[in-house]
Amino acid sequence: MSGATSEQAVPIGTASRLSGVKVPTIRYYEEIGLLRPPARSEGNRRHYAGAELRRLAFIRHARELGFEIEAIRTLLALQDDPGQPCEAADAIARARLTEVEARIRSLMALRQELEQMVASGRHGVVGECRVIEVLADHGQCAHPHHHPPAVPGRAATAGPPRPKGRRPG
Amino acid sequence: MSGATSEQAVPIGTASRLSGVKVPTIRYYEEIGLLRPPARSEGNRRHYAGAELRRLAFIRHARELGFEIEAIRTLLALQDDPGQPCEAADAIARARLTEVEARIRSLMALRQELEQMVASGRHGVVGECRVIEVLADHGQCAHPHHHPPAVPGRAATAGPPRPKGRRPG
DNA sequence: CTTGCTCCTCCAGTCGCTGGAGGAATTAGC
DNA sequence: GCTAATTCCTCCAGCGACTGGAGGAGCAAG
Ligand SMILES: [Zn+2]
Ligand SMILES: [Zn+2]
Ligand SMILES: [Zn+2]
Ligand SMILES: [Zn+2]
Repeated sequence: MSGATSEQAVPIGTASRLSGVKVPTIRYYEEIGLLRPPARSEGNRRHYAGAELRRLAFIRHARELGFEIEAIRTLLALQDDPGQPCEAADAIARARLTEVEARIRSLMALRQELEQMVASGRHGVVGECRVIEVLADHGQCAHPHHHPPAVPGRAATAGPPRPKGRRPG
Repeated sequence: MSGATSEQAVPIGTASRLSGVKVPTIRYYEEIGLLRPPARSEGNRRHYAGAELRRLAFIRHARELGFEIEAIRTLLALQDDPGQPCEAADAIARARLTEVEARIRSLMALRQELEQMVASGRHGVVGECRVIEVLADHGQCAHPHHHPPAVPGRAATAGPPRPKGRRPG
């Protein structure tokens, strides 16, 4: 038996090396239904061939660009159905771009604050340390990297919007 | 009794509004030992006065600048001991600055890729969508936002370094 | 005295993995 | 053929930094 007709199928370790996705992560993607369960060998080992390897590379690439798992799920579903209009895919990418832009702006403000903390030459004792000083008093910050934390007397209606989960890259 | 000698102590909800830190988060900070357990009222409610409120504002500010909990723990310990040299505090801030700079560079590369995906005018059908196309093939990316995912033939020795946990702001 | 708010504790869930335990199967070398 | 090393399997707990719900107690106003 076993005529080796298809593109050669590789075990999970090789798929991991080829894609740059760790072995447990590949299994995790299968578990959450992002990757279809691949064929198994006699000894119950997963074997990945062309299509699945391409899917895995797609996922990896999308993750590197910071797309969430749910977004990738949608993108993969779209990819499987090439006749559909691609509005949804474009919207996902545009939304990600908007997020990235916002994040960059935010980080640039942070960078400036941090630079001013560390760049002010002389430090020596904690009691006179600019780092500690600024952290203790946001008033010393040049830019409002956040809306001020409701100084005594008034109360903000809502907490600051904080993103969930981590983002690669 | 109760001559109201100290700065007026407030319950947790007010502390939350004053600091911008959510109530469960304040309790969480206490649980992990970042905030000292405050005095309690007769009815077992937490009451926060000046020192603790200042500590809370410090934590909030540091979190907004993206310092990790462990770093904040160190910074708070330093703050409590103003005679010590502030090298440790400065090092923490410089390390954070370096991280932020790296992150900005990385996000700017991502931004460029995403811009090229979405900006190429005409999309219509998934089969011809540039978003899907680029995701399926990193070779179409202008810049190597990562070292290439080991194209068939060679294997990378280590997976890509990915940061853990989330970062605000 | 009832209504409605705040507070309490405990605990499970979020996101996207990561890694260990304990065992089976395959491969390499002799 | 036999052993040793490696790879694979499943299951499950843990990470960081919260977030929020359940179920109940306290407390101030109408
Ligand atoms: Zn200093
Ligand atoms: Zn600030
Ligand atoms: Zn498109
Ligand atoms: Zn790419």
